[in-house]
Amino acid sequence: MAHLAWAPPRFRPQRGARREWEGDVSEIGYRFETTSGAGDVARSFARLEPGGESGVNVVTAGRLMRSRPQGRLAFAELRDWTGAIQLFALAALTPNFDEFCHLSLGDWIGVSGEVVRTRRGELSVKVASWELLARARRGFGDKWHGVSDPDIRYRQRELDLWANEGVRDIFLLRSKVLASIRHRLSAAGFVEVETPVLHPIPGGATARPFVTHYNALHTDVYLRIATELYLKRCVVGGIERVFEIGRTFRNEGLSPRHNPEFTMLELYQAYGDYTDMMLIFEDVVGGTAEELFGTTVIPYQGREIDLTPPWRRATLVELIAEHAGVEVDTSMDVEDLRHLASGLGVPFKPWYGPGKLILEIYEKTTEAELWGPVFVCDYPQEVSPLARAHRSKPGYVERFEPIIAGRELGNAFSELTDPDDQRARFEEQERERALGDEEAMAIDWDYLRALELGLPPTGGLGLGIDRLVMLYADVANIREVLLFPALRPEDTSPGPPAGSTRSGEPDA
RNA sequence: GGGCCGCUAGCUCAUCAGGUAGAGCAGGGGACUUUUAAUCCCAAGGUGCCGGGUUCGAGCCCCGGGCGGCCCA
Repeated sequence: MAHLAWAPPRFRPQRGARREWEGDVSEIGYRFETTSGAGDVARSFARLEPGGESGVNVVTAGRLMRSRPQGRLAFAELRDWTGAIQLFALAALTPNFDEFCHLSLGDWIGVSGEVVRTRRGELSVKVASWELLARARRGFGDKWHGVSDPDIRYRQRELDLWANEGVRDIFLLRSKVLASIRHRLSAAGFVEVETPVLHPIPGGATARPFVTHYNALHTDVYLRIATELYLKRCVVGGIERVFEIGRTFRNEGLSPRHNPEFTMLELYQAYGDYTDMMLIFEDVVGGTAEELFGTTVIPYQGREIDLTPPWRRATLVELIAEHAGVEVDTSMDVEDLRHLASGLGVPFKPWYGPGKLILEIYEKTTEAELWGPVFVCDYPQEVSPLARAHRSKPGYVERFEPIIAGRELGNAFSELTDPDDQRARFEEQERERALGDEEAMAIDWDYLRALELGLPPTGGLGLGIDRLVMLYADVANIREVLLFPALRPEDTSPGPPAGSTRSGEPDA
């Protein structure tokens, strides 16, 4: 249901109205100092026996997520980022006991009291004092089912984070994944940099960009579709091992696997080639799994993925032969390849050359079948305008994509370093653009000028962080790993949030 | 972009050959001295996503639109 976020103009103040706090809102303090997190308390007193009193006083805070007032006693659950702890209040001990019993689920409070364990064995803070830190004027969904409507979950993630078990764990995991990758790369001598998000020419990938306008320069600029070209310019500049973890934007549709803005790691290593990039994938993906889960074998959607290095290496044409049962090669006649594609039910556009046809055949027949992990190596040169020609296979480049669970996790190659060759590739792209390929690249003269200054042999890779987190978190939808995924606007004339009306609102 | 499905109280869900909507939880009032989705009593809460149409009568049938989900491109 889509319309609860913005209830007015027909908002009825009585609906869902809650008891107002007896005191004045101005009584809510400006800060509250705690001694422990709620979950930390629960963990550090795990050994206290039922009915036991620890003699230790703690101060903690969080949201009241359950409440069981029971006459002259009351039990409640206080939750914060670290976990949850039961609160145990007594009319005889707890000040403002009636008000405590009338707190609503979701209210923020700070409490202090002794850590005890109740007769029934629940570790608790016996509330000796407490104060209201914020009122929750809106509900938190069903106590048992939470909020399951994906529309509400994604639009009001702040609610989802409280109402649904496991959601915050995914984002905690995401944070740990990023930290692990950073320290791994740092340990290997890589320097993290930040390159421009606004590009005069969108480059480094084949994708349609978002366009925006730079008022001061009276010119349109593009949100980056890759960080690649700037990062290689960093290598030209002598930052021999460089990486960036950054948001990238591609102007394409939404799907369970695509969000228009996503996070990508790109990395470049001077003096290396694509085989070095394979080692980095194995280290980053396998090593991070080992660090987070203590194992390189992880479950995914009911199956297992074994991330233990080394991963299988196979060429694109080998895998097509395995899965589609056809032999293809970039030296084949276009007509023959079109025939093969048609026979396999693979659609194609008239401007596709042999390389693009082979790639399409691979993507439609083979990629989804690869559980992996497997490095799919040696792509047709035609579809890889930034990769260096294969040292021994004409028509191919030294490029691979690591495939896990039927999806590409990234992309890597021995970088094209020769400015003349690069210029020729760009010009080829321009021809394809003229033929109707809206994703084809434009010539980037700044980049060519950089190459003329000299780029040593370099290996580079890109890795989709969102997809990696999806693997680790065992979720199938990219929205589960994005705090605020892209959604269509739900209302063209938004009113104020319900309940946000000011002092005049008769709320009880 | 195409196909299928969904949208009913704040949340999770019911209801029916088309006859004017109901429960649990949350929220309000009350009872209760060791609870664990506490329990019990009372009262309140609805533009049935939006807009048209058919009909004596539409939440339900038809058309258009919106948002979401899944699949395909």
